[in-house]
Amino acid sequence: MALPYNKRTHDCGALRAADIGKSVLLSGWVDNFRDLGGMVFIDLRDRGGITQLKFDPNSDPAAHGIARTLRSEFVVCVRGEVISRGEKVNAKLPTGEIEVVVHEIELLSKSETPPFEISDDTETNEDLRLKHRVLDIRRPRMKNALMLRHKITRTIREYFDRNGFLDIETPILTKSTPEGARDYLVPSRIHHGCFFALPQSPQIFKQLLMIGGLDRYMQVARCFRDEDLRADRQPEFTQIDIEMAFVQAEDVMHHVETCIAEVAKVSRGLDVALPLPRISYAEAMLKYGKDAPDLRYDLTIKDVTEIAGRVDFGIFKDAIAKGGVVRCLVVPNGSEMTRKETDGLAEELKGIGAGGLPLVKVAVEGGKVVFQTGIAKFFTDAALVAEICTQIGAKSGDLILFAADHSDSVCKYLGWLRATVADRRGLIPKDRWAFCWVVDFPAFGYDAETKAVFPMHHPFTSPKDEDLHLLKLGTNEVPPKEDLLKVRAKAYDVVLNGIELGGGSIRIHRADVQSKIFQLLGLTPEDAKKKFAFLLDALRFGAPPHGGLALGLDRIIMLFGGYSSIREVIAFPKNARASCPLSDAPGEVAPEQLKELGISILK
RNA sequence: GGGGCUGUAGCUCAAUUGGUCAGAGCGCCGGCCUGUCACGCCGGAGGUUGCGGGUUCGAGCCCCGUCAGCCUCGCCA
Repeated sequence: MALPYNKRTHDCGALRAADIGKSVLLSGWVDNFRDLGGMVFIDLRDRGGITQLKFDPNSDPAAHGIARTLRSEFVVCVRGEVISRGEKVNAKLPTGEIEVVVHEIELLSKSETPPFEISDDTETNEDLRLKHRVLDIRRPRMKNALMLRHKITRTIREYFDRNGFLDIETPILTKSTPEGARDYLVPSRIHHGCFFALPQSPQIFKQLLMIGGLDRYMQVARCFRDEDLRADRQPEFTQIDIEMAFVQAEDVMHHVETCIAEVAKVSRGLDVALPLPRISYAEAMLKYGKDAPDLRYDLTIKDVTEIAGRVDFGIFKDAIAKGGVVRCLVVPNGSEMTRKETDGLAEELKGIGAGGLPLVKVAVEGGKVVFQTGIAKFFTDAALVAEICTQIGAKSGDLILFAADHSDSVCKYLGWLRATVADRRGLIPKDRWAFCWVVDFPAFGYDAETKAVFPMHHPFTSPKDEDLHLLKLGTNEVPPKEDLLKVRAKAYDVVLNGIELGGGSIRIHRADVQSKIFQLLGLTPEDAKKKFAFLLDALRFGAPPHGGLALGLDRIIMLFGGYSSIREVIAFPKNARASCPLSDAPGEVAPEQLKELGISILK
């Protein structure tokens, strides 16, 4: 009865009415079985889909006898004939017009009862799914995610291949660079006390490839960062890493957006209008409170610092006195939100650092616009109320949410409120795909704690030409902090629906600019040499102007696949505590291994 | 490190104010059933309510601690 399971004629999603009459050999898993006492029906599943098998006790008693003993997830191989279902079509299945009447069956493998059903219908606890990822991957949803991943990755590879990019691998065992995220370290057996670092990104290597004259590079690159996780952050993730020589920002952006549009078409049938809209970092922060604005809905933040200064309300006055700002969000018809809802928002807002949530409801009394509830009592001047409403476009029935603090905090609070309120009040059109580029990032940020200037992107990011004068090139002077914070970078992020898909920059290729930047960042030439020696060496030998970008592949697949977490599009992801429930990694190692590496563990 | 949510049968969940509240659906096991496709019908097994302590006459429910999972702030080239 042994069947040649290696000679499958079709997969389980392939057969159609046109195949009626064919003799076929199928293999797969028992998805569902219906034993009617005489006739037995089995849904056979493999990667391609599901085909109904029919076992008839009269014509094929031996096969029927075996079929009766089958259970969920048993693995079988069958040989049979494709027949029409006649009137009994199952419209839910692509193969619903046919079934296979089985003449021979071989049980290849039994299965224990699975800990959860292999089905999309019930949402199983994710921890359990990750422990039994093998079974989880059999579910259509997961299977589709990984098939989508393949399709998108292939589309991207083909795009860049077609456009002259070379796919080049870079080292996984590399050297720790001091900037940025925590490194995952790998101890060296041969050099005790020394460590490799897994790359946070192939940043420096791709620059070296450009300086090496390879002109255009791309890689599907695994990146590693030992930081806390999120729904869209894993300790190891995949970037589409690209770099180009002799280009301006627009050239990089053109290729990236064209590629993304192709992915959108292939994965969702979307026609994305190009070029994508550009929005400055300053505008994004002001209007949306985020450097990755969600442009699917309007609901923009309004600055009311000037007018709020005329209100006798301590929170506003204090914030302004300290150089802060007052901004607000007008929630259309937000007056219908209950006290419980707004109190809830306030509580959650406190959880991210805010002192509270000043708010008012807009109403009309006696023909005049008035504020009610919340901090309404501080708005005693009817003319002022009218002026505010005109300025921010608030009308009766709206809810106004305020934030007063330093600009950074206000952006954080109102950005969070904007996204949260939009989501809870159903203001986000689910079928909209809002792409944009965020450009004109500041080159530097300022850390109040360390009182130090730091690079917003990385220290090799080129400032915009028109802002170069602020750097006092060719002198030893350090420009005032205020000037440095005005310098904009040739950096750009591509954003979809409020999630950063990727970012990049044009790199510095002028030695004088690079050394000035290091100086401004507080790095002596010796420091810089120590930290970035191999890049600086390379820059000495003729570096072409170059730049690139890295796209978060996992996020792209998550968004185009409609998943809520990148764990859903990664075959074997880590959980929120950065461990793998399947393999139980990370794990302890034998003392001998440690000894060989010259490592002892602190207790 | 901070904030929040969750933890009850193999899975998904329910259990009014602390008082027959140890329950349902699915799954599983056994039986019946020849056109099902979430097959149907009959019967059955299965739970230390994450764990530890406390309050109480009485705790799934309240309190404290702890563990685990998820979300989030910080952090994240």
